[in-house]
Amino acid sequence: MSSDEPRRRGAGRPVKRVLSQARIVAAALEVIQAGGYGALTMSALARRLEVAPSALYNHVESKQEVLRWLQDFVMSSVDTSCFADLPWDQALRAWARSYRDVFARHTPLIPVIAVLQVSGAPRTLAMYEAVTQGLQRAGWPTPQIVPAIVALESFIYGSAYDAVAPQDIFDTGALAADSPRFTAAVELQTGRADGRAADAAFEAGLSALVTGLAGGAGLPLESGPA
Amino acid sequence: MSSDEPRRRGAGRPVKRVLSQARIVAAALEVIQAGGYGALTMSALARRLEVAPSALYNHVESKQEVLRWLQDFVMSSVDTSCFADLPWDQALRAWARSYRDVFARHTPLIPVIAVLQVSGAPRTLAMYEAVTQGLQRAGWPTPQIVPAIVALESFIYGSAYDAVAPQDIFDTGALAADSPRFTAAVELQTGRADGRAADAAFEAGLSALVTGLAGGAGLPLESGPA
DNA sequence: ACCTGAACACCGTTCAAGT
DNA sequence: ACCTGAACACCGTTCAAGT
Repeated sequence: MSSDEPRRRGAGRPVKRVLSQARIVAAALEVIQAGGYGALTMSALARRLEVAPSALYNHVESKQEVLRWLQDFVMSSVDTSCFADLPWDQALRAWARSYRDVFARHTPLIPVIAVLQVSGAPRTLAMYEAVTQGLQRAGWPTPQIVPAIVALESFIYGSAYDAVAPQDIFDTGALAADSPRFTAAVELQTGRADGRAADAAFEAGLSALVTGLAGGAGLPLESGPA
Repeated sequence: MSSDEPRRRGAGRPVKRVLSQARIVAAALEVIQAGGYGALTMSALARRLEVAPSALYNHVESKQEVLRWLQDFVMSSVDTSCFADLPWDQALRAWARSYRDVFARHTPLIPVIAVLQVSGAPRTLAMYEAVTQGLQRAGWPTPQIVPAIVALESFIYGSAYDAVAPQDIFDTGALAADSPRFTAAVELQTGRADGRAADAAFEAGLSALVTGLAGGAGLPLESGPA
């Protein structure tokens, strides 16, 4: 993640800069870290790499490709080690929480994933492989695994958006009189002092999905309902 | 949806054009219809309204506001009549399917919803009110309703992306050897001649969520598992 | 009150010219 | 093989000047 380049041993001049995929992704993450996704422009990226914007195009097809690389890199920080440590249903929950938390910090990548070919995303693929292995080891029938992953992912992406939404989204304001039932239901929610409403909805949905998908796969839960 | 304006009765000259929210939304939908969301620029919108781009800013704060208006308009085509006709669990499924199908055609609006204040979105609010009423009438405890809606919505938004993703997203290609288990699981899926894999995952997840959320709310299903 | 045309400060991307 | 600088074809938005 450092932006200075070491000199090659014994060489009299600086090593030629090679804009590898790894360096470009690292620079992109620094730009995002400093200014958010709005700050991630090809110019800003080039500046961080101390290069002219046009030079980037010798190493990258398009900004979209940078986003695809970012997506795959970010995916590698989703935790799959839980499948080695925990009963499968707890592991699935832990994986889903980690997955949501990671992409809540990278929501602009979510539309990228939706179109991303896994054949170009080795880390993403490694994650799928780990989850598949975890579920197979737990006795899940293979034909149910992909639909289960897809359903969980859909829920996770939507929940990642929800996690970063303003808390007062459901304030009905001047329209409260037109939606008395919903307004009352929302007020019950905002009264909760514990944690955020988004987290409660995520946990409720996650439990429902894990239980329901396992039931559809003909499996009892290993550690009972949460 | 027509773009020509009637003359006011008895008036000697054309009615002054008023760029109402309704006309702007209609024009935006025409632009999207013709060229997709990539074609929706302020210039294109102005052209469709036969006005200079700068004129739009007398009626709209920003392009983001246009998107918010669009979002609310599009939301009104989500079906909630099912709550009047069907047992609540079937109604919830029918609503969710309609919701997903609508936003699969409008995925660029999904990030807009995530930040949209319902107080400025009357049709969206009306939808929430209808769902709330439907669930209350079925005996759902009020405190469970908002989390259930949020969880279902998260799943629906993610599934909308999934519904428009290329079918071969999971082709592992040259990386197949690195992910043998997942590759095999995906092949079982693509072998299915019936419908699209995204639909199977959506239905599996939807059943799991409806069943699980109802269970969490202490309710049995009205019409048995699907 | 609402329009136009010019201008501004950006974008991503291309390409000839260099080394 | 890879860089630079200039240029291109856009964006969304602002604003003085009009009616």
